[in-house]
Amino acid sequence: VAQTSNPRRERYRRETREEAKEIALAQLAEAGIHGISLNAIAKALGMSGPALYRYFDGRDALLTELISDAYRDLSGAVRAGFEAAGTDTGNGETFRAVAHALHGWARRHPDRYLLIYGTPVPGYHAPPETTQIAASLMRTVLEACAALGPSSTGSRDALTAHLEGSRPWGGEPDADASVKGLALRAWARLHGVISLEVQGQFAGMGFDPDVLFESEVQAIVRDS
Amino acid sequence: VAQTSNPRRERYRRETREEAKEIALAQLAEAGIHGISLNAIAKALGMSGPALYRYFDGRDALLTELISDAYRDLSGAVRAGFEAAGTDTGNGETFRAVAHALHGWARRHPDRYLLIYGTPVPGYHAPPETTQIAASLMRTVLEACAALGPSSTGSRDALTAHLEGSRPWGGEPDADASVKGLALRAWARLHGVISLEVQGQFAGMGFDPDVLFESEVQAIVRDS
DNA sequence: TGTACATCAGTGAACGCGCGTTCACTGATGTAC
DNA sequence: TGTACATCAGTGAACGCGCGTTCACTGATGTAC
Repeated sequence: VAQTSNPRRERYRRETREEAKEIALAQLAEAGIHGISLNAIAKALGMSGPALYRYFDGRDALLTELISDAYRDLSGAVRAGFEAAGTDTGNGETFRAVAHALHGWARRHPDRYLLIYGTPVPGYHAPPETTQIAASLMRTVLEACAALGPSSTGSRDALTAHLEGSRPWGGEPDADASVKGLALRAWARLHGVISLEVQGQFAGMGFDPDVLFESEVQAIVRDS
Repeated sequence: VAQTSNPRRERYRRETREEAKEIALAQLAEAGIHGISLNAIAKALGMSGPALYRYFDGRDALLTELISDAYRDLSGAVRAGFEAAGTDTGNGETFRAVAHALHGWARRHPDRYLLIYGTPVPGYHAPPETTQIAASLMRTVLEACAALGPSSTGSRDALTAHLEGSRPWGGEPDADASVKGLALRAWARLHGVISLEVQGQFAGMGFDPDVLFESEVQAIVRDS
């Protein structure tokens, strides 16, 4: 993929790449990951297939970029929720803000959420960059859980004991094992609702997923 | 797809169909849903592509059958766990048995679990049969949750109120709204851990998912 | 101001590939008389 | 026991399709002198 130092050309390049990715996301929404096709994107952009190779190294590179973008975007949205939360008055405001940021992002971008947390494509290897984004997202979750205060019921349970001495998750310095346990359980719990909701598994059951999500968030805060 | 009344031929038909499905599942494991190919299956069976049309109406029919089979299998495994559980002594034995049956099945058949609960393929419509299987699985979960006894903390929460008067989930007679709430939350919670585990999202975090799952099961029983 | 050159976005033809699916057929097996 | 017929699993050729990717190229734009 080529480079330019000309500012006008550079800007045009950026815009075209952006537009291509948007079309790719539309294809993702409409036909799944397999529906993302370089040739079809090029046609939608009004250019011929091979022209896209000026902008992306190939299909895999584009896919990788979509995943990284989504992950970074999600992590950023959650972080923003964390930082926008007011001071914690003991009611778990920070955690609630983080949970709702996560949920809100997933609802706004269901396909991109599944790009990150959906069925993995066998044989596809996430770029090393991904690990770092995952860590920074985990860091935010850990901090939000730490803000829930020292846990009451679960502080010395088997999970905490098991996590004692495990490797750091969100970079240094590492969090307490009890906080890690709390974060892990909270993450899985939130993901459980979000995943089922985003995949449409609640269809036809006649209830509002928001109520379920809110109920889970409250339970997590209460149980901490 | 043809029919026969000859018992020898019928048996051979059944075996070939079974073998074809096994190959399809191997392809699913190795290359994802898109990796399932009629031609490749036929070749693996030692026959030519079109020959498979004697056994399946086409690729979509095969896929549908794989999904139905998996769903039925999972539902059966969970039901078996339910029925194998001893009498409940107030420690949630029945629920624990159901939870572990679900988890065990998912671990044994990760790809098939994702066939049911993974990223949906846009445009693909599940057969009507699926609804019924989902209902019977839900019925087992509802019964397992009913066995947890009247809920303490969550009996009159917002979720229960919201579910009051919603349509029946597991056939008639319908369960209590509080039991439905319990079941919904338990389901989402178990799925959260299983889904992350099966998709490999815990890779590199250096802990045993079983411990997390067990911790969640205990928490569900405790909180009920 | 004008000319020579470099950059690089985009084209069009071509490649090999595997896919699902159809069609007319062959040939073995089983059945009825 | 032998012959005529029906069933049906499997074949091979062919269809149209869209895919990712390569290659040599054209032609517009920008730059250096």
